[in-house]
Amino acid sequence: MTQEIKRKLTKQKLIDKGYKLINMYGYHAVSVDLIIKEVGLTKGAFYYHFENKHHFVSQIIKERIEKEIHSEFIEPITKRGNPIFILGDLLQDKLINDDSLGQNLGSPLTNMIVALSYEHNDYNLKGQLYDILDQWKVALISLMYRGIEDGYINRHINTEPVAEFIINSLEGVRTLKRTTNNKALFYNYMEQFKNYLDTLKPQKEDKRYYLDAS
Amino acid sequence: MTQEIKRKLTKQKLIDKGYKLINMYGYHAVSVDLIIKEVGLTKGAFYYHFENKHHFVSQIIKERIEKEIHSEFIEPITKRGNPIFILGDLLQDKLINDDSLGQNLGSPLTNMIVALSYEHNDYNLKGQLYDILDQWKVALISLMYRGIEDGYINRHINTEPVAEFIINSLEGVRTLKRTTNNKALFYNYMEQFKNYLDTLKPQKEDKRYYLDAS
DNA sequence: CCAATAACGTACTAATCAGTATTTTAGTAT
DNA sequence: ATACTAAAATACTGATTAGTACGTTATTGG
Repeated sequence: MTQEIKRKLTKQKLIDKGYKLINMYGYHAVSVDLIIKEVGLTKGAFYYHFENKHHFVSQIIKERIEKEIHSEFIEPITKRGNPIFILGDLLQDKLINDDSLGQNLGSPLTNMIVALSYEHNDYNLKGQLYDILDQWKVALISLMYRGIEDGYINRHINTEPVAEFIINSLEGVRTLKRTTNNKALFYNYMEQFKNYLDTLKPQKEDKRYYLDAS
Repeated sequence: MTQEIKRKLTKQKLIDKGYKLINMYGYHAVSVDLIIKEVGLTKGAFYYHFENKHHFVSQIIKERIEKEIHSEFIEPITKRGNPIFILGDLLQDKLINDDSLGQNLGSPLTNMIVALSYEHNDYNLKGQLYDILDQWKVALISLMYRGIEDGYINRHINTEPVAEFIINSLEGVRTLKRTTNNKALFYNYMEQFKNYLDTLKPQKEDKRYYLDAS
């Protein structure tokens, strides 16, 4: 039992450190030697837990990036309510209120996509990343449908383009944040993002089916 | 004179091939050896024209990426007219009508930002990339101001956040296009992008200063 | 035509890379 | 305690990396 805990701890330490370094400097710029040096382990440990470097980054995507997208961007929108408020509050929380490190490191998902989407490997890394995007998209589409049902969202919107647009713009601003540490980029984004969300509201003619038109 | 032409041609061949390879696979994944092999030259040629690899990519940014942004996204919006139509037509042209190669390679600018923004070097690569974004932003802001003057754009918009949002969303969708060759991503983006642009139109109350309210 | 030099080609280096073979240590089960 | 095995350390390999030193060729100005 002690052994199993220590094993998982070692593996997790490698994944965590690898994730940090690769997210900052990129997959090809971070060597296995650097990772094990930073963790204080050796090649033996690394290649005991992972078949090779591609398998390692595949695990990083699965254990860190996919779970982060789920906990930070999918789980919080898997509920009922006004999607315009839910999304506005969520991004406010992630971009403005969160002062943790990594605000200038872009989006880990996009970082991986740029580094790995044309990489030859045995682990379908590109497919892994695509699937994460797809799950995110599905969650947003579901949110929109619930919003339509509850009268918060215009019945005539195309949910898929809307979902994609939200993801595109968010991944875009996070990525371009890498060039500057000016937080105004996020503030300005929030302002326009909310303007965009307002385009999803029901038209006045539709709205009166649910609420009184102002 | 003949010598000067050949020299510039050689340098240009290295830059062009390097740009293609680096844009596809990334800066760290593309070696100098690969580039010279693809061009059919040698180390002597490469290091005659460039001090080192960082200087090389610095030249690529200056000679190719910056000029591409100017010719493709800045010059076309440096004119009078309705910004909503100008931008809509421009993106329609770049994302939908253009069937040239490289639609799945993302945005060269973003690709470089992801690969180089945390790279230690003597050429201020990060600053170079930031400046390109800034020039683009300035051009969009100018477009908006002209649009306001001519009554096409709401006087109360904040031009900087609008300009940034346009860049963010466009760079985002181009980057995520790397995960799929489904052109619908661009179609869907166009749809929502136009919806967003419509939020910039004058309010009815403002509009009547210039045109009759419908 | 002839030095001078520009524009490369060739051959190398030291460092680093991913990955492997083997040994050593630590923990487990009986 | 001992046999067994899991987990990690050590020491290595061949390939690749960016970069250099120097030789060769081609072009230029005089």
